[in-house]
Amino acid sequence: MTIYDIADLAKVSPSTVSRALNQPGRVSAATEARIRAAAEKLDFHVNPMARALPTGRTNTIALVVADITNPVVFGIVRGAERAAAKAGYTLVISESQESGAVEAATVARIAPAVDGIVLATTRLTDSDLAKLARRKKLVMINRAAEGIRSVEPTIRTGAAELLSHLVALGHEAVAFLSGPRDSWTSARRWEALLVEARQLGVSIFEIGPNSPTIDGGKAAFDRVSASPATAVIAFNDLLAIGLIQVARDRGVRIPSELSVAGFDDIFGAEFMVPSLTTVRVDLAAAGEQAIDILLAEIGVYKEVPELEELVSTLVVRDSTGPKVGP
Amino acid sequence: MTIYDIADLAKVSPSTVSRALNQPGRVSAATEARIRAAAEKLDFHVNPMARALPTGRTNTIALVVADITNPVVFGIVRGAERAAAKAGYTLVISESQESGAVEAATVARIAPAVDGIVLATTRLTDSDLAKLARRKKLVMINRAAEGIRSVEPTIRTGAAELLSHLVALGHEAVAFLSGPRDSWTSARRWEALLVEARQLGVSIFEIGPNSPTIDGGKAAFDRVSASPATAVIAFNDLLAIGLIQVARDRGVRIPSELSVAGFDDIFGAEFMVPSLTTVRVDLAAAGEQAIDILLAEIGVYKEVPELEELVSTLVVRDSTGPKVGP
DNA sequence: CTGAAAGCGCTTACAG
DNA sequence: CTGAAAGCGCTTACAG
Repeated sequence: MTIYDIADLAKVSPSTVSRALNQPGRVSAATEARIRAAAEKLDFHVNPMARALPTGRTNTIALVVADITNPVVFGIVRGAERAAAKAGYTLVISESQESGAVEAATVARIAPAVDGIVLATTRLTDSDLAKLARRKKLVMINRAAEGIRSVEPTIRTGAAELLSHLVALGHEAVAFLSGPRDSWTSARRWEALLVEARQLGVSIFEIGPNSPTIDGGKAAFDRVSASPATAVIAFNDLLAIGLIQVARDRGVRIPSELSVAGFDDIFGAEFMVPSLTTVRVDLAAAGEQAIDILLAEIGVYKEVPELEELVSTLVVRDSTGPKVGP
Repeated sequence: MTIYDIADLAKVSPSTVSRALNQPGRVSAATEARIRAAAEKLDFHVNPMARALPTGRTNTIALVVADITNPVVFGIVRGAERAAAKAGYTLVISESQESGAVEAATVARIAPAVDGIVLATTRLTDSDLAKLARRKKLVMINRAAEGIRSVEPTIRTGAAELLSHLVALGHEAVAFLSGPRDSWTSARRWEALLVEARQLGVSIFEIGPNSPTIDGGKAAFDRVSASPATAVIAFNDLLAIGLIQVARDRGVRIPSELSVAGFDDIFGAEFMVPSLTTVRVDLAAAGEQAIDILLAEIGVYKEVPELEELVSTLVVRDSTGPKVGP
């Protein structure tokens, strides 16, 4: 079924069919009605590939995430879906897996088929990003690069609250379980914690890099227990969960012997034992903002909608407690 | 950058460029090298929309899921990604949200842009499915319909193990917390449990329908505690988790006062308190099989690869225990 | 308000 | 092995 079939049935030219279906008002009410009826009757669906060729518009945007099973991604997807749907855009989600190389390939493959891309958890290098940005509208979440728009929730607020919380509990030496070496987010969190630690006069040190997974957290246990830390802040909740799991296996009580906190407040953080103290960001809002910015860049919106600052906040649960003196 | 630019640079016709890039061997080695060099130099990327028009092939398949934050979806996505990548196909994931109406719209929008569709957790009606199957290659997971290929992990094995487990613990009255009224999966699980219960001589009854969420589980608590059940099997882990949460709030001890089990073995089931007894299916394998079948239908594979039967198995954890006499 | 025509970037018989 | 040509389904100036 093509517009030619409709044209035949409605006794008009294909151009008129195209106008009737896309530019309401550019065609007389009577013919439009006739055309719509014909389209309905033939169960016509416009071919988006064919439409994209002359217009250069696909009406689709891509959300590229490293790992769709990473709970951090949920909120982003949720918000992105909402914002895209509101604008009548189709959102396709694409997974880039771990490596930057795979991500580059994924993005290269998907780029020509979409009007713009949101990189949610990118591991691309700055130079890859710059090259990509030249070819396609781009917005990033939790990553900054020269000349590319991005959404970066403030981590300072949550980091400050978390550290104050630990200090109030009497902790004097805190370990930061960092993420992968090339994780931009991990680096930002570490920086924020460093600044706050200095202000609060608590000593802090890094243990890492670590794979940002439960297994990564498990693998870090020995280094943690060998260290002077009485409290650990993991780069993300997954790491924290892994750490807590081995701790339990090894008979280390949490939080009485070791306090553990994470970042992200992922699904499950609330139900595990002990429930996890963590820093939360409104990721759905981040996803939504990223799409809105992208749509504005594409020209769907006249101007970027007013964006509220995204702050992070502490969620205190049971995995942090008073330091017990030696 | 188009093949015309490459043709200019390499001093050949566009047709030759197309051949060189797509049909290795159909062009002399020398010209092919020249063309590839030119393509490289111009940073050429074939326009998939333009390619799709004459060929009718998009090299893309869609995976439609109801809710991407549903942990059940992860494994499916994981496996589907793997299978699609192996065939050089791009997989786009699309969320249909709750309602069948939204799903129908989503599918209609995405269908023309892909070569085939895998419906992972569909709520479409049989008639919608039949109509869609006429327009597009279709494979479903956990849903059966006349004339449409599907992947259906066997739930019988896991259901039998679970019920035997409960009977061995002394339970005599079991409640099934069902899912939404139109959930095909919930209906299948209930049927399997009914059959097994009859064989084992344990009484079982349904409490539902319920929203297949944590909140749904919470909302079901009053009906559960009013019932004669000493053990509850929830349609899915989310429901089970919600139920356990309220139970804890109300001072009902699990499993000593009430045993609770779920289905799916989602992320977090292992970490909650108490950890959740559940029935697990290899969902990644299901996702992989669905894609392989679809690719075979599309003609990418000569024949459907041999598919092993997907069975379900019981994972015993701490949320089920001996029945305590009144 | 409507139609004829050109063009979007590619592929693929058809010739040579 | 290579080129010229037609065509995929749509959109959009350009005329009338």
